[in-house]
Amino acid sequence: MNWNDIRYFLAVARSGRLTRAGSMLGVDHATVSRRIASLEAEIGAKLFDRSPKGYSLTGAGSDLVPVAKMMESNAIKFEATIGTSGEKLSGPVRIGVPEGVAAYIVSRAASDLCKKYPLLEIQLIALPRKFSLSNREADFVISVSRPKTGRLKVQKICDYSLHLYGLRSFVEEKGPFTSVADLHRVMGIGYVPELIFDKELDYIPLVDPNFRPRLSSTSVHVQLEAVLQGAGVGIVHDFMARRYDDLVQILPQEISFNRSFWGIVHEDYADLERIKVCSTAIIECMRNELKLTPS
Amino acid sequence: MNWNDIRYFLAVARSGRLTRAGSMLGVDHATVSRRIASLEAEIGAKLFDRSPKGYSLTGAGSDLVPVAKMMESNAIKFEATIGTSGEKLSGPVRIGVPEGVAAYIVSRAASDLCKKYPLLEIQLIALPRKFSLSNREADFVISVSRPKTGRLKVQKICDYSLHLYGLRSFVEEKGPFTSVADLHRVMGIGYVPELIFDKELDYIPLVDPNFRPRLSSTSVHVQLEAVLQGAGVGIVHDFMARRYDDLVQILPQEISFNRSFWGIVHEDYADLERIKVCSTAIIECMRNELKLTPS
DNA sequence: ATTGTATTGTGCATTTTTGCACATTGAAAG
DNA sequence: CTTTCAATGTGCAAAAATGCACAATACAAT
Repeated sequence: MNWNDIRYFLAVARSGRLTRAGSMLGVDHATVSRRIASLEAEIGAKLFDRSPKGYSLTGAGSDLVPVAKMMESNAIKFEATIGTSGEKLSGPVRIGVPEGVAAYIVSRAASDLCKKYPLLEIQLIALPRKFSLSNREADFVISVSRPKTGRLKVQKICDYSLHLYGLRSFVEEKGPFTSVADLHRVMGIGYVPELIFDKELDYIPLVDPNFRPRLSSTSVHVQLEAVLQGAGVGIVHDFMARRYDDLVQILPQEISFNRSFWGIVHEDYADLERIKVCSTAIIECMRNELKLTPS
Repeated sequence: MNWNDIRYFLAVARSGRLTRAGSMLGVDHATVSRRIASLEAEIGAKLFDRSPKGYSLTGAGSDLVPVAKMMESNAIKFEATIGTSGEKLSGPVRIGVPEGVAAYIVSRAASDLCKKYPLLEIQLIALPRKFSLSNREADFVISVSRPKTGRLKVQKICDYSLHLYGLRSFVEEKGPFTSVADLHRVMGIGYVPELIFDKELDYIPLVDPNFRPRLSSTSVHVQLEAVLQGAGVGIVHDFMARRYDDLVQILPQEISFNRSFWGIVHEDYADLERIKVCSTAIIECMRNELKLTPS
């Protein structure tokens, strides 16, 4: 199969139009049309329904979008692979970090740091609970709420946003969603209400106190996976959702959350070189990835 | 960039010869030659050293192989994707499940169940701890160790295996590994030793009591991400690793773990239809995915 | 009802890619 | 040392892909 066809497929899936897909890819819309036709012929399935309004994904087409997205993600990675150099820093650093940002953003920074400093040890504690710095439960904590008092050095890292997402095909099938009341037509995906450890993460009552997620998990990976599988709609971090452009926002004017990440270290250890280097690198990485600055 | 070029790149990287790569892909060796040249020109890096003996990867080329492999894996997945149907079952089901299997296997079963039974609610509690069924902390638990006593219905779901993995390029660069002692040359990635909740997951002392992971996390997602980024080597569930064919096993004869998943329900609730249906479906899904039967 | 806009689809010319055939090179075998 | 084999690289013709221009259709605006 022509791997480029997957690229064309994805562009059309995202944009819903040959003309826009062509623009996105820098080719004529006719080319896109032929590539899609060729792909459909080759795999023996109709991926889009055509109309003068544009191209809309069929069920079969929707099923293919997640993998196409992964392919694109890997293609982007292919185009960015370089090396760095190493210095000396050593010892363990324990970092308390929310689960989603741990896997999607901080893990990269941690890996880079470990490569750069061969004697460094990093422990990412991605548990859904708060950490006591005075008890040295962690050396550096990334939190979604600003800590109250304590001999802590606190800085706001950046804002991040969340929206209600659904798989494009799912939204097109179940939509349109013009008000929050429409959401009762579909399944909600979210945190297990009784097990939410920080009220900053308790989004759903803010949307609709009567809305209860039917598929819930303590793990944002599981929540995301469920949304990606078109099981329903869920509040997803935008920085996670952007890896999957077949996720579309639903009612973005009505349902939009901004939260902040806070970096916290204990005053007594703030000047430890390895804690300083690690926290700085991770904060920078987060800011770069989230493309936001402290307000 | 031409995504097909990545395919040609990978074929040459694997085979070491244009002629063999051509055969693998069903094209002329001249085509492969031109595609590689085109790719190198586009990215501005020499990926292969040429000789009458064939093509051998440069450092830059080696760095690209893992992502190319992931793209191939994506393409294979793209070519295989299908759908299912629905019935009536309702109420909440809380399932305690280990994190890795939660995201990689059980989330799919849970999504499918929620689609099939529109009135069903599933909560996947993917926390690194044990659950009390008598306290109704969960309705169904998937455990990595067989529970001792209690009014429980226990069944072995399946075996699963883990091996020590590294990214292919990483292993080729840092290898060969001929004994466990060789592992001290590279960084270990694993669980945070003090926070392991089930001794069945404490793999590393079984490998080498003196080996300590330098990058550790409570989250297997983070561990996996770090291995995938070529930060070091880590014990990975084979069912996770197989999504990434550029992960290779290291010392598979010496370092190989078999563990089992156990399904546990409370005797009093075992006959509840929704618990029965859910546990059955999830167990079947796990067995299918893991392709193993109880011994 | 008419006009304008934006979409998809297609014929044909142009451009790009690929296959074929052959030259060159290096290493192995005799 | 010579011959054979297998590799890479390249010119040219053939095939395939793409761009351009235009037709057809549906819908929005007037």
